[in-house]
Amino acid sequence: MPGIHLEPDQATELAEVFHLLGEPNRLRLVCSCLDEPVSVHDLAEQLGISSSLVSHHLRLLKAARLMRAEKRGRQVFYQAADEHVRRMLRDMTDHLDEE
Amino acid sequence: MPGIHLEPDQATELAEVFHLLGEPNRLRLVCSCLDEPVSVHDLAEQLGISSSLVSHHLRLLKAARLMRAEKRGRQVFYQAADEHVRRMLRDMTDHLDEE
DNA sequence: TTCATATGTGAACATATCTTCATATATTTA
DNA sequence: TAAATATATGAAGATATGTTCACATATGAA
Repeated sequence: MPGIHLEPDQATELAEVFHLLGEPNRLRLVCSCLDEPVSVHDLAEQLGISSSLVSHHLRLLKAARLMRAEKRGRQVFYQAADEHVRRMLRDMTDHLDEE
Repeated sequence: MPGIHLEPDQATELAEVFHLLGEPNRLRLVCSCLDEPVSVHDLAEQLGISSSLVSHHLRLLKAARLMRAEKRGRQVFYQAADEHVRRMLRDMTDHLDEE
């Protein structure tokens, strides 16, 4: 069972992912879009925060490739970027439940 | 494949874990102590930061039960709190490698 | 076109956070 | 005892961050 040695660059890279998920609103945004695309408006309603704030957070999540956007008419639907992100979050929530 | 619905409280709880691991120095501290206890002094040397800073970060990690401390003489050895934390970080670093 | 709706963006502010420095406490050595 | 080492802690400052507000852009409806 060898230890994990992270080069400073890798630590920074992984820490950036953790950092983005370390804000409750952002975390809930990702979790709300794990299985199906959801519009900005619906996300704002679900979380009970303004569309503007949702948009700000989504921009960061999209820039980090944790989420991706798809435009349909005048709405934009967001979802988790890939199966990788989905597994990652399922692992973490599983760990949370075990405690 | 049902979605993950997080109550606000759960989101905050999980986000706190992510938030703590979202700082590069703290993330490296945890990763350095996954398999064996390491003293504050050695951790500071490994990461190239001051013992004071290490101590500040370890205090947060310990308070969140991500790490635990064991005193031996005038040194204090820290390690990941349990197998749970170890698996969690291994999962995440595995995901990082896959990309 | 005009109006309403959906989303994005920049500025500004309050707050949080990381780091450094000085200092305190505890333990071992001389 | 005194000195040296290891760790912890509080204050202070620079920076980062989350949120709100105002406004811009884009698309569809009337």
